[in-house]
Amino acid sequence: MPRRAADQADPERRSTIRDVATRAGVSVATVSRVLAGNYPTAPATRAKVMRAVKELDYVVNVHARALAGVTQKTIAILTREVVTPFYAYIIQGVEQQAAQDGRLCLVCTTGSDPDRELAYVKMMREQGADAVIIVGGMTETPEYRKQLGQYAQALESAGTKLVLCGRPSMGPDVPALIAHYDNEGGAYAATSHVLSAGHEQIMFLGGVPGFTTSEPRFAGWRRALNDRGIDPGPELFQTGSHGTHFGYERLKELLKRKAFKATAIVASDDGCAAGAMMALREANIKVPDEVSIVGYDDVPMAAHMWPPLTTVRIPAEELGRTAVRMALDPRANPARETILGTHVVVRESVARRVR
Amino acid sequence: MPRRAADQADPERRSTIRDVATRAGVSVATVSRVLAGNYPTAPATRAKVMRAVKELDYVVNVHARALAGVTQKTIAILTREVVTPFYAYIIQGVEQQAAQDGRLCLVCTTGSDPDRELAYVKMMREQGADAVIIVGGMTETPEYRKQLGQYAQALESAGTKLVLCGRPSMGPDVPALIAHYDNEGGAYAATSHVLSAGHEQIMFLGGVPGFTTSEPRFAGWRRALNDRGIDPGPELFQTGSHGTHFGYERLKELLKRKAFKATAIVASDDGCAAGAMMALREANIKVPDEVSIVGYDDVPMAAHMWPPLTTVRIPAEELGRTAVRMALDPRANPARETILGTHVVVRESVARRVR
DNA sequence: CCCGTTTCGGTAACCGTTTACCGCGCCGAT
DNA sequence: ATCGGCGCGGTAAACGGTTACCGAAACGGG
Repeated sequence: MPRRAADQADPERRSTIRDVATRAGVSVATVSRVLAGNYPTAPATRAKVMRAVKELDYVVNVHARALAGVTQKTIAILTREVVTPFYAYIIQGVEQQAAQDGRLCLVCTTGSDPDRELAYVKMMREQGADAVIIVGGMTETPEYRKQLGQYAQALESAGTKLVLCGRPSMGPDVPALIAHYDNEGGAYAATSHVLSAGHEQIMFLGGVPGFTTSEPRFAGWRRALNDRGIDPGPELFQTGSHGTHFGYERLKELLKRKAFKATAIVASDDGCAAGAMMALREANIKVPDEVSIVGYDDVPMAAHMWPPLTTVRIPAEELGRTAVRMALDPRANPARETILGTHVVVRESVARRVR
Repeated sequence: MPRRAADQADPERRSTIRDVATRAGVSVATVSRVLAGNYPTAPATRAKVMRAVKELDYVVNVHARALAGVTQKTIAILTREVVTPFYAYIIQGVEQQAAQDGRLCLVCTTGSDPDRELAYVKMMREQGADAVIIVGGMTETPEYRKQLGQYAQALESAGTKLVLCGRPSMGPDVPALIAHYDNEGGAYAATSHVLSAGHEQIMFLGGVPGFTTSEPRFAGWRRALNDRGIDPGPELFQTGSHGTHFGYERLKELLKRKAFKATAIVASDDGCAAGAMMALREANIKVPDEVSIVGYDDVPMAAHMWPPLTTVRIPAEELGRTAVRMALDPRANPARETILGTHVVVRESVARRVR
């Protein structure tokens, strides 16, 4: 039964550098140096050590190593959840850039609970992560701002970077790097795209007033309209929530009340656009022949809807990469705030307005 | 300038338990005990300590703590990528269960590179993670099997659990827990659903022969057919790849060659089904009136396609939760292998065959 | 008043590495 | 032959916690 044979003592114990040293007949220092490879060692010694390592199946203990000063650091990413494509892409970007820079990536979901978020921030301080990246919005109560600001300062003084990703700056009270995207510009571009197809009655559908992700989209839509001298009436500004359900229900209700007068819709998000399209289809209104529609986010689904949805692309993965680059290499990325561009990807849900 | 005032010495240094002890006028043991809260301490002492902690903004060093024996352990999840819904949901499940059990969750993407996967496994051994969960398939070269088997044994003897999630067992050579789903059963159910709508010419579209995720789906389709005494010809078995692109191209080509004879399609995945639907639409063939179609995976997109896609639901998030439960609580989950059920979610892409 | 208990706090060993510092032997240069 | 320097390896001191063990003080019962 060789399997049971473990070198006496507690068989569950990981073998340590001392075990290796004894076995190889050298000192622990030598083992450490051989393994680190940054110190001259005689080939014969090296061989002995390597053999012992193999035989004992030795692996370093990262905690001990960290204590002694060489830290394998990590990047933490705090997010509400992971399945929404926007978050998923950011996470992927973060993970990949982190890996590329030799870091491990800790992901923590916070739901929409500010307390969990705060708890994780604290935990990351204990871990000694070299960056914590908070992605997406959180409803910002004053209490939350205050706490986060406090933690942000603590992190900063501990050398841990805090990056807000896909979320605007929270002002000077919370010192953080910002990796964001041009939200307002995307809405402006989308609306302009529809405008130049000849539409004038352009509804904005979806979004929730006060939300940091919604407001800039409202603003972009409004600015594009104003730039052409159009002042949209309140009936063209339909907000309340987002997602497929909201888009469907709201449009259905408008249709039923015969209160839908627009020839085009700028939706707050692709889900909302999809919902609106379903309602239109049920009412036998052709998209894009009778009404044009553009979404926002460019989720994978957008390309597969019918008709394929024209929408605004957010460089989510790049956002994640940018966040860690800013955190890890401040000299190459000295800006405290970088805003990535958005652009409209043209598919088939917008048609020229015929009169 | 009180902010600059840091207690002499290097201002960048994290304050240690010793700093706190000095400041509070007690010993380090006392501080440790107050913080752990598992030892009787006089209220006055506790108060002094807490004040010092606050003033110095002290946080424990997890590495030191781990070295001393109290490990904050972590769960590692190794995945190809994070954005595919199947993976994203598993990750979410893992993370949430891990958090619930007080663990941190490390996610590592491996692309489809076995070497990176292996490297991460090794790294996790160094970290002393209490479980590593490998999700999804990897093309299994003998070399890879051998390596992984070796690591698996090493992990096991170190008390770290290895869980294969959403992937079948690799045999006795690689000792691992399995959290999988009934892949073959899903395909069987989907095909049966189509059969009982009166179809007999049922094509299987997509998947790659030899892949651990594809083969069971082929098998389920074939078994369902055989159970009704149907022996599908090779022209009804169209494999090669998966995803929208493949589905679209292959079906288009079949249509062009007038080689498409089926009245229903069982697709290897939802993307593939979506592609097929696009090709059908372009050929002016109505779904589901003229051909029925069912997908696999139930990605979010499936519900939003037109017509909404009937498909097989994989309990991905639950799969992730199960994986960590199995790893963390072997007494409550003694099985070395748990297979979660799949079921078909009926939407509108399958219609009764009219003759 | 004495003594056994209980309550609370300190001392110091230990966890597994890394690395500064030192010493030894050997080489080539003088 | 002597010596400076270099190549190589060992000793031991951190790193920042936890906790076994011990002792002092307080307290209550006889």
